[in-house]
Amino acid sequence: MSIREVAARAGVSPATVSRVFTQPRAVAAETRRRVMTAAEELQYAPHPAASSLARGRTGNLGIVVPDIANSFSATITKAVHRQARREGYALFVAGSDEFAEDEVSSARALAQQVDGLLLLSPRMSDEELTALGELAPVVVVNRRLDRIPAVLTNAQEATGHAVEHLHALGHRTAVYLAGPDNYADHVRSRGFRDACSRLGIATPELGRFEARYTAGVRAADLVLASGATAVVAYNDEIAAGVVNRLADRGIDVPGDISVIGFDDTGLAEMVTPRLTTVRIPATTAGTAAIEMLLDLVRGRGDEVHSPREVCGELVVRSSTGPAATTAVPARRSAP
Amino acid sequence: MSIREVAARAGVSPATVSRVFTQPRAVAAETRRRVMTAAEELQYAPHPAASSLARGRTGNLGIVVPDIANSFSATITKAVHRQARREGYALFVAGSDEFAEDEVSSARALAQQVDGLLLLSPRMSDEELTALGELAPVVVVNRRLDRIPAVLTNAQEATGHAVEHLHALGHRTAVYLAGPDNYADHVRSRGFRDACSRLGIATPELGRFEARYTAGVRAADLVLASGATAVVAYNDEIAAGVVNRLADRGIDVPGDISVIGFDDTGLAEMVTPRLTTVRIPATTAGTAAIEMLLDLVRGRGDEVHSPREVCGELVVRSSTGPAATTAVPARRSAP
DNA sequence: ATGAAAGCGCTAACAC
DNA sequence: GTGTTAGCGCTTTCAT
Repeated sequence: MSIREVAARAGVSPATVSRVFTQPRAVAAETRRRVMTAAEELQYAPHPAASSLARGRTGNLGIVVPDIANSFSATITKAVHRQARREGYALFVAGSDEFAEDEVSSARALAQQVDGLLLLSPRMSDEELTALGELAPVVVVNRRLDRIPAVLTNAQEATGHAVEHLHALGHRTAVYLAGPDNYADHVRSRGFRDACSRLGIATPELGRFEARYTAGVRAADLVLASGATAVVAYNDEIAAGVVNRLADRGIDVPGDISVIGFDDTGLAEMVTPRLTTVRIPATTAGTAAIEMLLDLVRGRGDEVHSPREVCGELVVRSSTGPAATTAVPARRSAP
Repeated sequence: MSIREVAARAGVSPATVSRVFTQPRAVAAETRRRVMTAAEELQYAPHPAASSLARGRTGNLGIVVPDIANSFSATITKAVHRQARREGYALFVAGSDEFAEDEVSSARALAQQVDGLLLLSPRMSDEELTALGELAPVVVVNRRLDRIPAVLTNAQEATGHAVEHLHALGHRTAVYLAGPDNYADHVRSRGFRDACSRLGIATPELGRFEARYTAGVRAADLVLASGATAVVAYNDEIAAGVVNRLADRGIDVPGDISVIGFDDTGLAEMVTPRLTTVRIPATTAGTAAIEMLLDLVRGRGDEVHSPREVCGELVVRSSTGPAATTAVPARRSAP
């Protein structure tokens, strides 16, 4: 009962008021002014639900992430929010806690009330993802699937650099700490194994670990037991846990063991020693994703773009160094 | 054009289909089954916008935080999201980047399309906040204002404990690194000054600093120049920056300078040395806030609850220790 | 440039 | 327990 009141007060029809708010230039300047004045006096603002219903679009976007409190997720969410807001969209956020079932139900629920949906490292099945794609325009980050537009963080090459870095430092046994079973982990794991086999580095693989600090703490002791002199962890949080736990056990990083993380979240610079890590440009990825999504939403969404890749980059800091000439301390007692 | 199709297929009226989805037990079991079957076959789901329009409520909640990527904000957001989802609400998230203007516009935009709005440490003016409160049910975290239901993190006492802790360790000059100009900072600053004056500790105050690691790095050198032997920082991120920068400058923490943070975010345990910090129960605060909001949304929102307080607690770790008997190294060159 | 009118898809009285 | 009916507030042809 509102656009009508404004209309009445301005002495025009509701249609005109509507036009003032949706296509201002279709209204005579003078009329527009009268309407605007009336609207302000009445503190009128268009009712979003009514507008959505009539127009068939909501002006909202949604993003589903594995973990709202995870630094990498949060960085992407922040970038996405910034762009969305700039383009006049509000943003729904949902977290799945790495639980495929919640991910699907959240995504489905959002799909109905957004113009486009962003999925970060989705774990749902291909079928479910495809089905979602029918419900609403969808862009995924870090997942490959035909017909679903994607932004992929390509850490293949950078992971190779990481391994070469370790090799050059004299390491001959390195362990990869696997994270959640997702695209990013696959790429990292594969890049790691490929490079290691190329360079003749032994590669026990440990995990999977949750992508969290506490999991890294736990992982550290397993690493130590493995006898490896170098660790590549799924992400910085795990790497941080490893580094700190090793310190607690009296192991020197990088003196005894070298550690490499992924993402280059803020954390990498905050732990001691500062982490050598493969930087993933999260903000770039988020921005790219939202741009693809908006293209899809606004343009004719017919043309399925090929995946957009953003590349990782090895950042060498202080958690990597020459391999210890003797075995690591934990095994020093051996003959 | 959808509830009608389901109705047709099930051989009932649209109203019955609507009932099946909104008050299932008002429909005969057999009819309900027929409708459900038809709905599934047609992959029908109620249109949220239409439903919102007709019912006058959206099933959505919103939260506006200072910084989406900040660990404390994210933890609260996560708790809020969890509760909201559990209660069947979807959640809008907006970040203001500590910018009052964006905060207001985001909040206003959301207010129209949610059933309730949560504001975390809002910086907008009292007037704007009050106005928002007229637009939609609003609960604030860390802001005091008449007639606006609030959750307050009370760190007054715990801050006192922090200062007593420092005093007991022999510190006689402590500096507070102020953060953003918000409720939490006021409480912390005031608690700090009160306790210091009670105990006869000199209290230069530095800042304000942004609530970020890099600001802490910058702050460290100012701290050093101040000659204080102890630092209480607005939050853990600033404290972490201080600790790391001091280490870079060859200052031992806690040997030369003691550092205390606030929040006990994950970061506190990740830096070296682990931070003594005033734990703020973010998850508790978030959960409490959403519960107040839902009470407001569902109950008769008339009764303005008095603010709910959640209390801080000093967690002593390794970044605090006995005051150096000599002045800090930076001043050691003095006679 | 503006108005009249017909919905968008769903819900909520109110009858039966 | 179910159907009929009248909107929710806005947008958008189609006239004028």
